[in-house]
Amino acid sequence: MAKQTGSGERRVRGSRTGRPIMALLDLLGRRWALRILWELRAEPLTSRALRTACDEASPTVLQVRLTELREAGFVELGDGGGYGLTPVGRELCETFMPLHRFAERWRSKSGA
Amino acid sequence: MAKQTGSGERRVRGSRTGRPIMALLDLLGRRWALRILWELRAEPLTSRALRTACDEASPTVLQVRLTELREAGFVELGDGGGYGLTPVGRELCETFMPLHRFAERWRSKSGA
DNA sequence: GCGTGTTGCTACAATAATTGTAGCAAGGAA
DNA sequence: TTCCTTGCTACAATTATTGTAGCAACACGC
Repeated sequence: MAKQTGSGERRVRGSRTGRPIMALLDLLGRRWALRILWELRAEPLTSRALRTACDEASPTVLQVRLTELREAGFVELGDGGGYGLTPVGRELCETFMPLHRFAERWRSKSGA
Repeated sequence: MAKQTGSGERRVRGSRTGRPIMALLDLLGRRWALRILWELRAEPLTSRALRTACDEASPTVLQVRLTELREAGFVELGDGGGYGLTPVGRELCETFMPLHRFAERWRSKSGA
């Protein structure tokens, strides 16, 4: 759940070193985490719309992931409802946005 | 397991659209997948060394992930033993390498 | 040959995460 | 009120992951 210990040190499953890159890789390495950020890249989505965008993933995981991503400061729930990226979240999203173009090239190389 | 159907279309759990970015996000969104790529970024590692680098993750998952990453064409097993990145894998690794610097900034903002 | 150590890899049971379905309370509009 | 949406939760079934132990194959020194 990406709990935080007293000093603000993140101690996440699978990364006991405390190095932020490890905590980040662990957080993003949970199911639907990357996908959620990806689907929110353009505009905020309601929980239902997000669920639809994520191939009808079960609301249980989505809710857990959203909570984690909110605790991490990447996602926020707007006043009028709907989940959106925080400035930091948008920054993160842009960081791995080049993955899109890579994925296209990847398929053309390894796929058909 | 990132099986491939006849036409080379990847059909991965959680991404039934076939869009390569979804397949990629799903593949990378499995435990230790990102971490494995990250640990192999500098040099090839033997399975044991990789296990050590990954906080003694269980060999079961590592083996499964390594198989998936090999099928995806990101990782290969060298002749003399030891897992290393393929050219495509190195390309992918460099794609999300900026995550490192982001993670540092992220901690300084949200952490302590 | 013999041991000793490595390699990649697997079996197994216990635990944790994820799925899929159903449903809740709170709010808004008719 | 009814109808519809919002965010969110309960629950059992399924799947993934963990942790420990161990395998066969290969290379070394002896």
